[in-house]
This record gives sequence, structure tokens and C-alpha cells, in this order.
Amino acid sequence: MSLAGLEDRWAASWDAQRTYAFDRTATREQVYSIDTPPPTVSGSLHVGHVFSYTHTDIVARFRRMSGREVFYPMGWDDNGLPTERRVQNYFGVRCDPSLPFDADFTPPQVGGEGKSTRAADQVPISRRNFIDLCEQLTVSDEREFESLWRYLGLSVDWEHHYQTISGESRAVAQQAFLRNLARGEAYQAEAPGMWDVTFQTAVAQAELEARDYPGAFHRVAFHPAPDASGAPAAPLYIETTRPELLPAAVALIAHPDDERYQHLFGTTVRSPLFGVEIPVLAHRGAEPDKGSGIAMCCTFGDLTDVVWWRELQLPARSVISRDGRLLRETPAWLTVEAGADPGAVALWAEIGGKTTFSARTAVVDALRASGDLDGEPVPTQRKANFFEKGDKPLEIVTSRQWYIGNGGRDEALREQMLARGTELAFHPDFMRVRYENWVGGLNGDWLVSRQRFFGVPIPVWYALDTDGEVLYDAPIVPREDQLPIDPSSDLPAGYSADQRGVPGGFVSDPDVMDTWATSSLTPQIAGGWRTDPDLFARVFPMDLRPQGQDIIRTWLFSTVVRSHLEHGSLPWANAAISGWILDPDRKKMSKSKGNVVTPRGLLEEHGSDAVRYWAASARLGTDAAFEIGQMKIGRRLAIKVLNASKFALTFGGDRGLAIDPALVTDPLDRAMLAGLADVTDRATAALTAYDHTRALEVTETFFWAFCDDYLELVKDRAYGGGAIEISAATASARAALGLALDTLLRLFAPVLPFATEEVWSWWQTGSVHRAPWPVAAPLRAVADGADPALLGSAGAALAALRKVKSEAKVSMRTEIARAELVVPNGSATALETVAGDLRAAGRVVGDLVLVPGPDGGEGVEVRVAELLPTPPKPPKSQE
RNA sequence: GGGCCUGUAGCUCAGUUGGUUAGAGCGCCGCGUUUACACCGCGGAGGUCGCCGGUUCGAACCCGGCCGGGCCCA
Repeated sequence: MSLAGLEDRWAASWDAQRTYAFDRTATREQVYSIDTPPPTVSGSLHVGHVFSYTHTDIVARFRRMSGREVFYPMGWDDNGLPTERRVQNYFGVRCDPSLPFDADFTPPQVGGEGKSTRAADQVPISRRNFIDLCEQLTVSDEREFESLWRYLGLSVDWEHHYQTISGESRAVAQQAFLRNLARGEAYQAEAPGMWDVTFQTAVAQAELEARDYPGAFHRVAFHPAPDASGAPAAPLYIETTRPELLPAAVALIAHPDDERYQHLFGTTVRSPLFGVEIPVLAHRGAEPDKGSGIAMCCTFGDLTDVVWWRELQLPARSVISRDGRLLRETPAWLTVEAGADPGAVALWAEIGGKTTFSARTAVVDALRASGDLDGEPVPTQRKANFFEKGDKPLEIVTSRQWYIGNGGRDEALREQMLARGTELAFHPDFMRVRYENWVGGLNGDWLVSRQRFFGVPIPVWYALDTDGEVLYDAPIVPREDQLPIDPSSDLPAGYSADQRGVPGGFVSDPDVMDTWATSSLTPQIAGGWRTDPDLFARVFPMDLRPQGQDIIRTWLFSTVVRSHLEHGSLPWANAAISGWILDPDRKKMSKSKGNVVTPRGLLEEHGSDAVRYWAASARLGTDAAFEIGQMKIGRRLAIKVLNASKFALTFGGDRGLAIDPALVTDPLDRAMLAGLADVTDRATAALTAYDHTRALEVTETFFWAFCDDYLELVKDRAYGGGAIEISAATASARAALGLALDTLLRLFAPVLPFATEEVWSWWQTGSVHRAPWPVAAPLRAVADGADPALLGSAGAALAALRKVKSEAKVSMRTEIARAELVVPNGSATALETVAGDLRAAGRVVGDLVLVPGPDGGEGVEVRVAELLPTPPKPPKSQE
């Protein structure tokens, strides 16, 4: 028997039979709904996806067999930067939202894969045209992804799938946003925030990544006012890694308990070079043992500056513009009229418009010349915040942005979010800590606006007053039934197109939403919140969110936020967190390291069941090694399922194995079924608790004992000498084999859907994947109180006989004239009842004597075993 | 610096509320074509449970410290 071709054959059959179709007439109690992670289509799927999606599929299959109507849609994440870049290069275009939609647009090129086109060569097109191209390009990716998932055997209902860039998804994102706005949860604020100068967009806390960044401490002198006698006071030294921000200094700050600076609190000092007078203040955020213990607060060098600025109510003196360069015009506070040094204007003329890097050099040179630099800069490694997709440290820039409240600035809401975390069942449980740490560490609301072109537009316009000033306080919003809209081409009610951008007219909000603002709504998108309330009521709140541990702070948390605000509930009851796939060097597998294996090739080489077995043998939340060896074991298991089943089914002859519990009378058969009943209970309990690994292990261990011992022990009896009229003993063995096979196939079905379905098709009707999950009670009834340990004891006795032959280096077919076994005291009596099977399997042709061993003795010892000459090889049977 | 996870056979991992001699599979060694399976079967060897201390009659497991690996947050 072979596994070859099973994937294609059964995938096609399941599709044709609609095996996994969701019955939307099911009630909420009957439904088990899964909020599947939509993979990013612009990337490629890798083994990590195969790994975690298999975990989800095992849950889906188990719940489906357990009688739940499983809602298991698949989505594609085609929204966001990766798709934007890919479309630019593929079609040679770029998005310019100021342009109108062109219904007859044809892209200048198709298929510029791989090489990036220069921005100057890209044809600017409207947002709507751009989104059209995104949808066009992602179609082929999505077809390929779907094909892979089908080959892997995911029991997804392909009639329910979604895309995050589709009109429906955009409408959901906009509607949810408008509702946040209406309830006061979404708001605009002009505030300092993290800003990526490369992408020129604001960045949210969840997108930050702290990285080591080389810098240098510069020891710089500030000058206190002359003392009463007029003599110059000793300079006050601070240490900074960002001397170019000297013109933005607004205060010097030391710890309130710091003895060294007590006498200076409340006084002022003048900044070197610029001569701006700034206060010396106390704040507990200053670190006494860092540098000189007193820090320069600038607007803004880092997030600590923002805290000081806010809490000490300091003035804003921003010098960095959105492109990461210093302002071109001389700031107002650096003019002589404002009290600055005469040299300040000249210095600014030199550094204005420069990058922070060049400005730093110029300022340091000037400090050195003026004698305000003490010593030379000391190199250091500092942690700087980066946008996770960027390669320049983030600056802090003041801008008008949209936020959604997430508890970062509201203790009551934070408590509610923490309570939601407690309510959510994490698998494994310790993953909740990551959620709690994140929510506890939030330092601001969720920044949802992005200064990008491609994405879901913020669905608002603003009126312009008669001077052309934007009236931000009263955004104009569309009706929900108009969604999705693109405010750059659609019009607000009551305005005409020629009023766009003119005084007394309107302007559109230029920003798009963060991709998480859409991704956080996957339950609403997949469940039909906006357009199919009947479906939504049957699937929401969902039962399960499966995902990776790395996006607890983003995807999981933001989804909880949206659901909490919109529905007053959790989005799902359970969160199953899969681990990473590590390569053999214990490093996370990633494309950049060149160690990614393509999933398609992997599945074709080893078989989907084998790869699924590998995935299933790793527990949730645990990182797993990428191990071909484990897949080979899975492959062996799947093949064994085919072969052992084929063998067992031969005993049924043409009529197949009758599953008639009443026929099971033999003690060994009953013991085997008693053991299987226990296995069924344990596997069921494990799967119910999201522990697929344990369920598989329990089932697999039993199955191998079933093959190696039980099948060997009963095959003679089951064969019954080929007689037409079968004995009760033979009937018992056959019925037990039928019951066991029927149960084992169903227990294995979630992990090995292809092999089990193949065997099922040989002798059963319908799909094993729609068969009911096995229960222990009927098996236990047949077992009639038998001790499951008997199978193990019999197996041990058989192993002892095999060992004799193995050590004598003779064939297992060698007959034994007479044998005496010392067996554990407790099992001697029970073993007598299976002596017939034991003799047959061990080929004991004469007496088989079972001697009870001493009290407490374990294991089987062979006292006597008289081996007969090995019989001649039987003639090769002709196939 | 704080938090979470982790360290058991050459490898990948189990090990339940602490309880006899710590398990499995792979790999390795030896043997064997037994009414399915050579993509097989049978048998065997292989471990100071990261280190140190403590609690206990008893510790892989509980407690403390140290060392190593991974992730998250400062």
C-alpha cells in the first residue's frame, strides 16, 4: 500500500462532496467558529504556516466529528505595505490619492516581478485604480495558496473566504471606525509621536522594535547665571547622544533626591551656542547614576522627553521636520529678539535643512570651537526605537493623528482590557502573561492613522471655512450604507466636486488606516457583521482564535479592543498559540537566513499526513525543530494504518468486518477493547483541552501495540483456518478487529485525514471526517470489565518467546517444542485464558507452561524453550 | 534591569498531586523475508535528569542561587 496520490484524490472528493461545508442553519450552540489568521499573500507560505495551520485544522476536525457545525473560513491579507510595494514593481505604478479614478486605465507593464522600478518611472494613479490592481494581482497568489491548503488537507470551507482589501473588508473597517468615532472612542489629536522618516508616516507602539544603535555621549556645558558678585558660575555638564537637538532644549532635569542639584532646582541656565534660557527642574524620571545625573530635555529626542514635556508643562520647540531634517527656517526662539545669542541665527543658517546626522557634526564642531564640549565624544551602544519595517531610528514629530482608545491612557479601560484577558482561555495558559504585560505597559492610545497611500482610507471629510482653514473639530462622515468610500474621490453629502479644496468647501482626510485597524476585525469580516447579521449571530463571538505568539500584542490585542468596544464581549472564547519553527541550529526559520523550505515540495516529498504528523507532535506554545525525521515517522505511521487495516479487513472476507459487539467473547479481545476505551477517553480529554500532542501520542502508542502484539496474537484465531463455518472464537476476534479499526481510524482522522479516509472508503460509507467522534462507553460495555493490562502481559509473554528466537538468531517462524515462562504473579491466571493465542503467535507446538513468579516480580522470564529446526521456507506465494 | 518560557539518551521529545530499576521514537549495533507492511519485523546497547545548596523517609519534579538557550518589555 502506498500514500501516493491520496492528497489530490481526497482533496477533490471532499470538495465535490462538500464535506466541510458550513451549515448556516445551525444555532450558535451547535456552531464551533474559528477566526483563522489570514496569511499575507504578497509573501509566500512557509513551513511555519503549515505547522500552525495544521494545529488549527486538527481542532476543526475534532470539533466537527464531535458534532459541532464548524465555521472555518480562510482569509487572505492583501492589505498593507507588502502588497503596495509588489503592485508598484509588478505594474510600474504608484498610488497618488490626489488623482481621480480612471475607468479606462491600463498599467504600463505587467509582470515586473523581482526587480524594483524607480519611483520616477512609475505612473501615478488614483487610489481606486491602485486597489483594483492589488485585487488583480492577489487573485493568482490566492489561488496558489488555496491549492496548497487543500493539498495539506485543511478542512476549510472554501465557500467562506475573504480578503482584507476587498470592498466588504474596507466597508467593515470604515464602519467600525465610524462607530468608534460616534461613541467618542476614536479621536484626533495633535501630539508628539513616533515617526518614521523613510516612510514618512506615524508609527504605533505595537510596531516599534528596540534595536542597538551606535552613538556617542557628548559632555556639553550649560551656563548658570552669574552669581551675585557677577563672577561667572561653574558650567553645568550634561551628557547627550543627540547634540544636534541642543536648539530644541527646553529644560535640564535631575532626580528630585539628587543632592548635587538641589541648589539649582528653580534656577535657569543658558544653552551653549544658542543662549536660550531654560529652567533646571526635578523629575523622578531622571537617572542619577547615568552620565552626570542631569539630562537635557529636548522636544523631542525620546519618549522620556515627551513625558517630561507633558508633565512639567514645558514649551514645544520642535526642530525636526517630517523628512528627518532640521527645519529650514530659523525657529522663533533662536532669534535675537527672543533673547538668543547673536550667533544662533548664523549657526542655524548652517544646520537648518540638514539631516540629523550632518547637523550633529556641525553642532559638535561648534561646541568644540566654543569650548562647550568637555572632552571628546565617547562611543556607546544605545537602544533606539525603529519601525519594524524601517532601517532608520524613529524621530518624534508632532502631527495630527487619529487614535482609538485601548486603555493606554485610561485606567478604567485598561482594567477592562485586563479583565478580558482573564476571561479569554489561552492555550497554553501562560501565554496570557504576554497579553497582560503588553496591556500593562501601554503608554498611549492606539494610533490608527498612517500617512501612506494604499490602505483603507479614513472615511471622513472636513469643511473649510471661508479662509480655507480646515475645521478638524467637525469631521463630515458618510452614511454606513455608502461604505466603502474613498474620500479622495467620493463626495460628502451636500457638496459638489468643484468645492473640493476651496474656501467654504471641503477636503478629505488624506490618511489611511493602520493595517491592524482592518485585521483587528477579521471576526466581523468573516462572520458577516455588516451585511449578514443572521450569519453573524450564529458564529460570533467565535470559539477559537489560533495565532502565533509574536502577534499577541498586535493582532490578538487589537481584535479584543475592537470587539470590546463594538460588542461588549470578547471576540472569541479561546486563543490557541502556536510556537515557532526552528531550524536545526535553534534559530527561527526565516527567509533572510535562506533556510526556508518550500511547503509544496515538502508535502509532495513526504506526504501531507506525514508533515501533519510532525506538526501535530509539537504542543501549542512550544517552539519546534524542523525535523524531517519526525515526518518520516509520520509517513511510516500513515502507511502502517493502510497496511494494518488492509490486513485486518482480509479476515472479513467479502462481507467485510462485521461490527457486532455481541460477538466479542474472548478475554484477549475484551482486554484490547478495554484498553481502546481508555485510549478513547484520554484522547478525547486531551483534544478537548487543546492538547493534540497528547491525543496523538496516546492513540499512536496503542496503535503500535495493537499491530505488534494484538494483531500477531489473534491473526491465527481470526483466520480460523479458513473454515466456512466460523467458531465463536474466530467471530470474536473478527468483531473485535472491526470495532478497533472503526475506532482507531476515527481517532487518527484529525491528524492523518488522507490515510484514514482512504481506509474508511474501503469498508464504510460516507467520510470518516463526518463520522461521529468515538466514545468509550460502548467499547467498555463490550469489554465487560476486562482488564486492559492483559494485552500488555500477553504482549510481554510473546516478546519473551520472540527474544529467545532473536538471540538464537533464528527465524520467527521457528517452532518451539515446549516452553516454560515465569510470569508476574498477578497476571498468571489471566494469561492462562489467552494461552491459545500465545501458542499460535509464538509457534509453540507442544506445551506452554506459565509459572507464577515470586510476589512483586515483573516481566516475563523464559525458563525453558526448546527450539525445533527452522522449517524450510514456504514457496513464494504468487500475487 | 524586569517578566515569561526552556535545559532529561548522539538527536527530537514525554515524564500526572514528589514514590520502586527515569521512558518513547529516530539514529546506532545484531538478527530475521513470520497469512498486511523492507516506506517491514524482532531483539539489544545507550542517561551524574545543566550546576550548587535546601526541604523531605524519599527530588527529574518543590524552594533558593548560579550557568546556558529563546522570546517580550524597559
